[in-house]
Amino acid sequence: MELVHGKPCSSGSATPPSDQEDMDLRRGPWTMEEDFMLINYISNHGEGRWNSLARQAGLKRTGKSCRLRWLNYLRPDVRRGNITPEEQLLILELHSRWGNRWSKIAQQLPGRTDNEIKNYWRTRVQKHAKQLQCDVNSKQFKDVVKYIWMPRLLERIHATGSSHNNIYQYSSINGGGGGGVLNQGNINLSLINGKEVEDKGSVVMEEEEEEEEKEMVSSSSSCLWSESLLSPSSSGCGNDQSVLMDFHEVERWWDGAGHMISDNLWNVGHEF
DNA sequence: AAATGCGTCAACCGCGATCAC
DNA sequence: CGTGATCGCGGTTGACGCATT
Repeated sequence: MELVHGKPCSSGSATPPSDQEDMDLRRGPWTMEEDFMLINYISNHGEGRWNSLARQAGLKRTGKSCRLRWLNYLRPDVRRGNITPEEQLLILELHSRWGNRWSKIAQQLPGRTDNEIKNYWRTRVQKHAKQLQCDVNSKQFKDVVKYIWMPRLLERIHATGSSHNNIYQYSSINGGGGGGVLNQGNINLSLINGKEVEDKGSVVMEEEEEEEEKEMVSSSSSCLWSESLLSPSSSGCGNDQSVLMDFHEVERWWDGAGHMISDNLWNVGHEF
């Protein structure tokens, strides 16, 4: 499909193209030939300076379009395929902390792009929120994610015995931080992604991020899972009582909402 | 077989941040 | 310091394929 639009393409280019260039600018899906041209150029000259890159590579695309194509599709380290349960879990957790900071979340999932994660969130997670007839940002939905979906994902990850890939590792921990959801045992998912991993469940963050974290979470602890997932109480780890009370609240609501949920909706991990 | 609905995801857009001169 | 160029992010759109009617 040739999509050569006559209208101005404002994206990215602060230097207005001439009328002739403007007419020639392509939009829409990339062809194999264009992909090849872009890969070839970048392998020889490197990336960056996207507008001039687009011109010099002979591509009738905006620099912005080239950048997007490279980052989201052509880069050699782009991971493709289904989002694994480990990745789902990480996305849910990180989104609960950072909100729609897709690029920041993507940084924690090697090979995944912000676009992919954003699409995943919109198509899968928001769909389920819709089925539950609640807003994706509502406390109800967040609680369901926290106390039902994430534990189930953890269960499934634990049950399969090993990670689908070597990006994440998880381990069972005894005691320490976190009261454990439903007393089903404490599973700690630790980030690898080039960062250090600790046995006790804390993600060791880079200094800069740690500072930011201190601002975001009133607690000075960086114990990610024990604080924000396993224990709903921000006052500390291991408050079993508050875990159970919170869970039962969710459970009651859940029972009430059961009629609107299809049987297979909660086949978490297979199709979230 | 055709029409319609729906989910997915690549690509686009606007805008604020950052960089370079 | 001001200004234009470029980058990067998040929101949105639309094409495509599959399922259902």
